[in-house]
Formats: sequence, structure tokens, C-alpha cells
Amino acid sequence: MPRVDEGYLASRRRQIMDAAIACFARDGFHRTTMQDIVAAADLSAGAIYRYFPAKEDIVSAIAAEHHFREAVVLASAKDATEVGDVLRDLARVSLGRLSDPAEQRWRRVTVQLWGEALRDDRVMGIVRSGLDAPIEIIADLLRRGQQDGHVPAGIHPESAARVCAAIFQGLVLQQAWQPDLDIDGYIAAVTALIGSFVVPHHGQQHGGSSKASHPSPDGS
Amino acid sequence: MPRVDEGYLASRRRQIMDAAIACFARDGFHRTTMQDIVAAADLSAGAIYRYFPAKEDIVSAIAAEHHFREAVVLASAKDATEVGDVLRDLARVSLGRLSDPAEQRWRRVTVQLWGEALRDDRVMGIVRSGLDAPIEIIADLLRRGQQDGHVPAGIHPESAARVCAAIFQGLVLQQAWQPDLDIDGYIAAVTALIGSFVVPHHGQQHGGSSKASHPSPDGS
Amino acid sequence: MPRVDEGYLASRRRQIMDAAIACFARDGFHRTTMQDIVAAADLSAGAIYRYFPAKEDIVSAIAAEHHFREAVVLASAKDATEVGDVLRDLARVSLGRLSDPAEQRWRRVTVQLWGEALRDDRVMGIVRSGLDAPIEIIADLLRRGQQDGHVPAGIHPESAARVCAAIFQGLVLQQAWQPDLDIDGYIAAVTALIGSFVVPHHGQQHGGSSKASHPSPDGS
Amino acid sequence: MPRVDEGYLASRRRQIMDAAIACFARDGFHRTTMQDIVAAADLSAGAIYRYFPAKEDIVSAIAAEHHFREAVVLASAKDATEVGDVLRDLARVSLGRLSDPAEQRWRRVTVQLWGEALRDDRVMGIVRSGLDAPIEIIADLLRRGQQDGHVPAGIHPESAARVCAAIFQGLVLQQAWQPDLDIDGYIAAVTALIGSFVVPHHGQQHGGSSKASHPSPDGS
DNA sequence: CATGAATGAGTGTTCATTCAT
DNA sequence: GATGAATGAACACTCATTCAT
Repeated sequence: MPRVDEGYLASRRRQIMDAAIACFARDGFHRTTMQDIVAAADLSAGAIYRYFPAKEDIVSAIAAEHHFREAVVLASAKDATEVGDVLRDLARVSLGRLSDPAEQRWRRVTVQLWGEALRDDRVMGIVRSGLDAPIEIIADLLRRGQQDGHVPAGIHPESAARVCAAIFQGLVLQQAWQPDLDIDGYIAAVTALIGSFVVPHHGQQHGGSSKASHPSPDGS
Repeated sequence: MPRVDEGYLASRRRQIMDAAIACFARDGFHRTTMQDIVAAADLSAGAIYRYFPAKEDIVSAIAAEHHFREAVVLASAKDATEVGDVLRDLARVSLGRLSDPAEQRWRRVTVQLWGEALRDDRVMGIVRSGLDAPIEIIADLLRRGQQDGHVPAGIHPESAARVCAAIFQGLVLQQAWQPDLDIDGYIAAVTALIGSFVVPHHGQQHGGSSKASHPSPDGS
Repeated sequence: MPRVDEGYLASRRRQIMDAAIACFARDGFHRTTMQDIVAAADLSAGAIYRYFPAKEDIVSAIAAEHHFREAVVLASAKDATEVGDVLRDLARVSLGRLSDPAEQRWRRVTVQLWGEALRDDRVMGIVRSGLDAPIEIIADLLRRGQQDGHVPAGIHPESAARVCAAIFQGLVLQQAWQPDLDIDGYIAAVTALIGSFVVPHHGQQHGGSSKASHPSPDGS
Repeated sequence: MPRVDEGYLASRRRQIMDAAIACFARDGFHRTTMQDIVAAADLSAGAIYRYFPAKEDIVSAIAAEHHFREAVVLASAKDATEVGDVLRDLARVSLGRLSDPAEQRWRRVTVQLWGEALRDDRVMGIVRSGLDAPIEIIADLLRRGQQDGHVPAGIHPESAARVCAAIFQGLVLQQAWQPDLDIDGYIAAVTALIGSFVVPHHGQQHGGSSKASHPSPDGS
């Protein structure tokens, strides 16, 4: 069945990667055999090697796809100007996506990629660039926020951006472990945290949000 | 009291676990062979099975030990009363420990345990209790903080506690990937975040820290 | 006359065999894959099977072609009458051909065919007939030489012919291993050997050559 | 069954190499699977890898052993002084050994090693040194023979030595192909050839054999 | 007729675990 | 108790060959 169009090849890769993700999510990279993937993709043992030269390449293809998806989410934030809103949006979108059940398998694979990165340079390159890009974007936002006065001047933008990334990563991990996690509660807590940190735009000193989410300690 | 000195057994287990940690940190669980551990521990192939019935048991023993250490750190926070101080202390101690080079190997193993938990119920039990306990403690602190009025009432204590845990987990991950990370910058950013969130004790609206790190936008 | 031009088929076979020889010379029969040959012949995977039903058939076709070429060289010797001259000619032509760089690849393939013959009856048949024919021709020459008195009577013609063949085979092997071998020196040594063995025609008893290259033992 | 003495290890290697030789002689290197060797050696699949890290290492170990044996045969010739006798001895011993049925399997393996050398540098190194050493020894003998006047001065000693080696190699090949070959006829032909080439020591023109196989040049 | 994607048995090798000594 | 040689089921990957298009 020669002479296949480009879409056919792409769909074959998809089929393999989907099968692999299912296997990896269930059993992990190392407990998943090529036979498992091949069976899940309904292929023959040899066929898979037309699309991926080695098992490792399936792993990095999955990592790269993962990374690419994240990048798309971030792209919207890139040229935003309003720090607080953007951070809140980012939190809502990024974290909100975690509640999508279709993404659940991804989470389990993601957590394994983190470990895999430690001994596979290619995977490390992918996950690192998937971390560094958002950090840079958020750090930029914070820097601009500092210039505008909406973000405390004393903090180090990059470090704060890393904390934001950490919040995302930690929730990915916790949800992988506990799929029925209360994501909305999370988002609320994160938004509150951001709210208390970022001074809103129109002159008030984070007062408004403070009022809403932070009753005056003096009871007034 | 068994035939051999109990301390002897314990020290043998230590020796094996140390060797295993070194191997796991370098090569990962699955790329590490029993022969590797045996060689690193300077033991014979058969000997190791007197102390651990299977490779998996070494992994869970390491996870359990890891968890136990964390528990010790937390114990101090358990009966503290002052929310902000305790959180800041926790951040300083927990995160500060990350800069200890002796702990670096642990980080790499930790990240792998996270993935391993997904398919080994024993490991999952251990890491989950290592997560749930701190969350409960922090949630308690936050609840008490809300009663005292130092913590915004609108947030869900458990979710906020999870965010705190996430901050810790994310940094563990980032440091495993990038050992030369600026930990102190992190701690500062986290402390600032906590500071903006938790109203300090003595009447002022987290004024001191606010003044230092968060200059009034209007310049007053 | 078949549907396609017979010459077309032949040229396709040539193309495949040339590609195969190049691959076999470089990597050996067993390390060469059909894909290698197909790529070198600029064909499709399926196409090759129209010309050769199996990989083994390419090998035996190559062996047969090899054998056929040798036969052509020998044909000239068949009805010669003068033993010494013919042997010398044979040596010069057969061995001389070894220095042709275009034949170098053949040498490498030949050496492999020798081993292949041991477990492929078809190849064995071909290489054996490629050995037996020259042996028979040379043995005949020697027999005639013995009748004429130019060849020592005590030797067994077939065995001596085998020695001649061995000289050829050994040089093929040595040159395959060491392409920069001094072929001309070889030829000279072989010619000298023949010269000391075969009594020349016109009365002199290997005297002339003996004088030049073989000082009288008594020093005269 | 730990703590085995050195002889045990050596005998295991022997057992494996013998099994491998039997398999290689029957099926060739590439058609022989590790399972074949393992079965022939009555071992388990994994056991063989304690003694040989890879299949290739069995091949080179066999080549090296082969080479070593040849070296022993040659050692006796090294400091001999009488050219003709030594060459005849060498021929008798080297070629005579070919008729030993226990060596038959070796022959088949040898022929394959020749081809293997072309693409395995280690094997090439071994077979080349197994060729170069005898050539050097024989060339030396011939050089000394030239000084003594027993060997024609016009020949190039190294080339002539290569011809001697070729005679040996060619017979190895022919016998591998045809085990019932008349080895004694061979030896006789080779000895006659040497006899006609090398002038005997004590004044007489290698008289005895000369008389039988080579009519007196002076017609007496 | 040509194509080249698919097949699937088979390859060399690994490694957690056992157990005779 | 300790040893380390042996085990053997897996494993990732290959490749001669086929056949739907």
C-alpha cells in the first residue's frame, strides 16, 4: 500500500503516539514494552519503526508535543500589558486545563517526563525550554509591572516567575496523584495569592481586591 | 533480639540504600541494575536479598526514609501558633535545605519517585502521606490564621495549603533540573508572596514587609 | 521473446548485481540488507524481487558471473601446447589481473563466497566448478609436459595443479586483506618457481634461468 | 556455585568455544545464533555472557586461538638454519596437519574468518599477524638461503614467502571444500616444488629426490 | 508493472532473582 | 551466612519478504 499522502503518515504517528501515551500513562515508560505500544496501536512489531527509530524517540516526540501545546497557551500572554489580569488568565487557563479529563493521561506522562529528563538530554532540552519560556514571559510581565508600580519593586522577577511555574508544576503533580482534586479551589487560591501580590491598575493600592478577599484585620 | 545485632542489620540497610540512592540519582531506577547497587555497596549479588526482598523494596524504603525526614522538619511547625512566621520559617527551612549540596542527589531521586508513585501503590502511599501531612498542617495554620484575621477569609485553607506544597514541589523539580539555581532568590520571592498574603500579627497591615518590598505606587 | 525486451531485464540484473557487489564488498553478505542493495541500485523494495527471487540468488548470480569470467581467461590456455609458457602466461594474466583496481571489490566478494560455499550448495557448486576446471586444464598441461619431458615425471599432475590453484587463491586472499600488495613481485616469484620446475623447450634444461637467478652451488 | 577455581573458568570458555566452533563450522558465523551455541554448550542463554561479552568476541577468541596454534608450529622453524629442510618440514607439518580429522572443523571456520576479517578489524588484526609472522620467518630463511647460495638470488624473499603462505592458504580452502582431498599428494607436489627451487646443502644437487622426480639436466 | 508500507519471526543481549556450594 | 555463577523470560530492534494499491 505504497504512495500514501502526507496526512496518512501524520495520522500514523498520531495513532502511535496516542497508543504510547495510553501505555505510558498506565505503566510508565520503562514498564511499557514496544509490544505494548504496537498492540495498543494495532500495528505489527516492525511497523512502528518506520515512524520512530527508537522507543526513546517516541518519548521525546511526546515531550515535544506536550511542550508545543504549552507554548500555544502561553503565546496569548506574550504581548499582554496588564500584569495582574494576565497572570490570572494564565492561572485560569493553565490550571483550568488540568480539569479536562482528556488531559488526565497527559499529566501522568508529564510527571514521568520530569524524571526522564534527568537522564535523557533530549528530553531535558524539551522540558527545560518548556519551563524557561514561560518563566521568561512571566518575568517580563513582572518587570513591566514593576515599572508601572503594580508589582512590588523588591522582588526578583525571575525568581517570582519561577514560583509561578512551580505552582503550576506542583499542581500538575498533585493532580496526577489525585485525579479528583478540587481544581477550582486551587485556581481560586492562586488567584487570591496573585491578587494580594499584584496591585490593581487604577490607582488603588491593591485595596479593592483586598477588600473582597481579605477582610480588614481590624474588623471594620 | 535476633541472632545478629539489630544495629548490624540497620547499618547494612543504610549501606545498601546509600549505594542505591547514588545509583538511582545517576541513572534512574530502571537503568540501575541490582548489580550496580551491589557493586556500589560493595556486596555480593546474593547478599542484598537478605536485606531487601526485591528491587522495588529498596525503592520504597528510600521513599519512606525520604518521607520520614520531611516529617521531622514539619513536626516543629505542628504546634506553632503564628501563621505568617511559621509559613516563612517553613519556607526558609524547607526550601533552604534545597541548597545543601548533600541533598542534591535526593532531589533527583525524589523526582523519580513522583513518577514511580503512579504505578507502585506502595510508593504512592508513601509520597501521598508525605504530601497530605504537610497540607493538613498548613491548612490548619491557615484556618487558625483566618480565625485570628491574619489570613484572608475567602480562601479555602486546604487549597491554599496545596498551593504552598506545590511551590515546594515545583522548586524541588526545578532544582533537580538546574542544580545551580538561585535558591535564595526563590526564598525571598516566596517570603514576599506570603508576606503579601498573610497579615502580620501586631496590628499593622503587613506594613513592615510591605514597606520594604512593596513601595507605595504613589510614592508616599 | 518475452513481453519486455530481454536486454532490459539483463541490464536491470546488472544494475542490481553491481549494487550488490558494492554492498557485499563493503559490508559482507550478511551485514548487507536488501534495503542496502535496493538503495544502491536506486530501486524500490519490491522491484528487486522481480529479478531475483531471494537474496541468496543474488549471491549465487554473482558467484556464477565470477566463475564465468575466470573461465574466459582459462579458455585461451586450453589448447596450448607449451607447458612452461602457458603456465607463465596464466600466472601473468591471472595474477596480473589482481592489480586492476576495478577488480579489488571482486576480491573482497570472492573471499566471502569461499565461506558462503560451505553452507550454500549452489554457491559451492559454482565455486567448485570454478576451481575444478582450471585444475583439470593445468593437470592436463602438466601431463602433456611429463610426456614431453619438460615436467618432472614423479609428481602427481592433479596435485601439482592444485598447488597452482592454491597459489592463485592465496594471493587473492592476501590482496583482499592488503590491497597495496606488490603484485609484480608475486608474479616474478611465481614465474621463477615455475621456471625452476618446468624444463624449458629448446634443449636447455632450465639452465638459462638457473644461471641468472640461481648461482651454481659449486660457485663456478 | 560460587568461588570457582581458575581452571573452571577456563574449561567453561573451552566448552563455549568448542560449541561455537562446531556451530560455526556447520552453519557459519551469521547463521549461528547465540541460542545455537548455548544449546550446543549445554548452557543457559545468559550464562555465555559471563565468558564472552558479545558474539563477536567468541569469533575473535576463536581466531586468536587459531592464530596461537599456528604460531606454535612456526616457532620450531624460527632458528633453523637449513632452508630446504625447514621448508620441507614446514610443508609436511603444516599441510600434514590438514589431514587430521579433528582439524577439519577448524578449516571451515578458518575460511570464514578470512571473510570476517574484511569487516572486523579485530579479526583482521589477528589473521594478519597470523599471516605476517610466517611470511617474515620464511622470508628470513630465504634470505639466509640466498647468502648461502641455496636459493636463487634473483627472487624477492618476501614475495616468495608470500607464495609459500598462499600455497598453504589455498590448500586450507580446497580442503575445506573437499574434505577427502589427497593431502599426501599435495605435500609431495609442494615438496617437489621446493626441491626444484632450493639447492641442497652438501654439494649434491638435491640428488635423491631430483633423480626420482626430475631427470638429470645433463641427461646422465 | 512498480511501489513501499506492512509483516512478524527472529536476533543478540540484559537482568532480577535463585541456590549449590 | 555469604557468595557469585547460573538462569531464562523478556526486551528493543531488524529485515527478508509480501501484497494492496
